[in-house]
Amino acid sequence: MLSDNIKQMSWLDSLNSEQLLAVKTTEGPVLVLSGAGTGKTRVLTSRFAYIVLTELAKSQNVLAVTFTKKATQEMRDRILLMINTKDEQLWVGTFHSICHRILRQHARCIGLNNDFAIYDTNDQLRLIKQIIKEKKFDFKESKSALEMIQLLKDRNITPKMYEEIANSIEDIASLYHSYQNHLNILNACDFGDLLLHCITIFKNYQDILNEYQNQFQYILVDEYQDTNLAQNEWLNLLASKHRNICCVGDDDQSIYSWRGAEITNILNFNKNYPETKIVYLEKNYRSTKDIINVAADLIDNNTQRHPKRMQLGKSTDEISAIVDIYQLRDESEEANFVVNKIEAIKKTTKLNELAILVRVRYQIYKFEEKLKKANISYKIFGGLSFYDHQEILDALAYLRVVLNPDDDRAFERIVNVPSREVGTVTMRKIRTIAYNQNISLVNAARQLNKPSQLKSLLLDFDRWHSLISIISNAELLKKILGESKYLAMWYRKNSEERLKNLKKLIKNIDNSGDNIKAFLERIPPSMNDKLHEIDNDKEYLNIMTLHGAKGLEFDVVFLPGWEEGKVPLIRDNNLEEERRLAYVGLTRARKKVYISYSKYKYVYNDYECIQLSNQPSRFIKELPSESCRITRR
DNA sequence: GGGAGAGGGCTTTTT
DNA sequence: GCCCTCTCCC
Repeated sequence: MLSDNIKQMSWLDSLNSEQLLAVKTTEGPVLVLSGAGTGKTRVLTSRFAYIVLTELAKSQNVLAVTFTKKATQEMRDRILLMINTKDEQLWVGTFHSICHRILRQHARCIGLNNDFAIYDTNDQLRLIKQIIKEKKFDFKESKSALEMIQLLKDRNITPKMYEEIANSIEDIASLYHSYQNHLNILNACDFGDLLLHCITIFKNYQDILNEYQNQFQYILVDEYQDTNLAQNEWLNLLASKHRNICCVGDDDQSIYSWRGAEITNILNFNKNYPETKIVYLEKNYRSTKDIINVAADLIDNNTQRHPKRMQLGKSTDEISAIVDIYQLRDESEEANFVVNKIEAIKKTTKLNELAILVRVRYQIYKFEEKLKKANISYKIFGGLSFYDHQEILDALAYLRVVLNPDDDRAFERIVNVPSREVGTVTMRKIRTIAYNQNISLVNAARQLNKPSQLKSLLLDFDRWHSLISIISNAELLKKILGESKYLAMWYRKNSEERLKNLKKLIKNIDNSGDNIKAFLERIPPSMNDKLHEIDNDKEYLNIMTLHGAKGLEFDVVFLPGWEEGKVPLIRDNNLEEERRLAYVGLTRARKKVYISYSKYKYVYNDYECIQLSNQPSRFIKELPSESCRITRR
């Protein structure tokens, strides 16, 4: 059995010696410092599979934690392939989902019922506003009040603890206190609570802590540099028995301090666990020589880091291109320059392999304008989670099915929303007909006589379809949502928030000026609903923030706006984190980087438009001259 | 009081 | 570009 398993591990052969060391050093605390493009994910999944296949532990005795659902999904899929099972019970998940799973078992320990609700940001904000009003607190900014409470939770500080360390008459302490009371009364918790409650249970119930400590003989942590104090405490509690904790991360890519991430977790890990073995993954298999050289020199200016240096991992016969830095007149010229370059490059490289990475979201606007003019399709990532909402996805599904009756996925989504007596039995019938005759679900449904509500929905589809481009898009959507009784469903449920969002969607569609098809295509991809898979064959230029680009890679990367004040963004003076952000941007590129900045900016005062000079980013001076070239226009 | 429209200000985002 | 706030009008 064991020898069979070892044969299965042929993927070990493809790892380099450092990666192999990171995989095979299973006992005791291990810190894997994994630079950009050094095969971090491979090490993590290989290590999980190695532990299971060498029978050091059963798969349910290994815990792997990540930050995003996407990372979890990727990791889980790869691990399942490697250990060749379909075990759905793996303990691979986000910090929040694992805590959630634990909390559902033991909610009563902290005074919640097992069916407690989880508040999202909207719910939180609504509650905060309500409390501020109720208690007549003097907070203008409910949002920043919520952010402060969240940061306290990230630091593992309960209302009680905060009242002790802060001035007790301080309003935020009092607000935090009543916010938490309200949550408890509502049988609810927020995202931060998932962790805090879990920690509280671990601390107050030794038997429960023991149970999980015994279960998780091996712990793997992804993106360790992004953990906050609460997450670190949670990990320490779980790992303190077996001490087989392996944290993988890159201190040079720690860019989420404003979200509570503590770079000191990764910097001090080996001090907290003195027996730690550190493995350095420094061979970068992503980028060319010059890009690596530029990025490594830049990040070397930081003082708060584990000393190390990223190295070229690829064979050297690959042609390396210098990092090009361009000075343009102003923002508009800069956007023109980037778009012109893209037009030239797209003749030889797929648009999907190009990316514009900005520091702040409003930089995107200038590029959009020029890209539209040049007729280059682009996709803006991240930002709004608006399109993740259930009601928005439903509404869009209605639009999709009306536009294109063959859209089976959209049809499945809304055929019984609101309820039209189309349950699993009817759907099974429809699917069978569709499958046998190789037709779409809508066409299959037409062959049924019952239920009558379905029949009338199908007639509605036809009627709405005939109205496309006769009435405005907004009118059409309004009509569809009204006549399908979809709006009525939410009215009945008294869901103001959802109705508000639907209104916003109608407004968006109204302002877009697109035809419906174009509108639907412009909708950003979503993790809940894999809309982007539909257009997988279509080519888009990628546009996103530097934060949003972490973990991704492209052939060619544009880094605009490298001016003092923007890159680095001057606000709370966290210069080293800004440098890390620039480093993240540079290391996204496989083949070529274009940095650009503008010489002038325009500022409006009450009467006129004033021209001011920009200073080029101080980071540009920190780049090695042998690997880059500055061009002034 | 609330809905609509205009204008100013703007980190960064996941669960 | 978007969001929030302010104002105006019903």
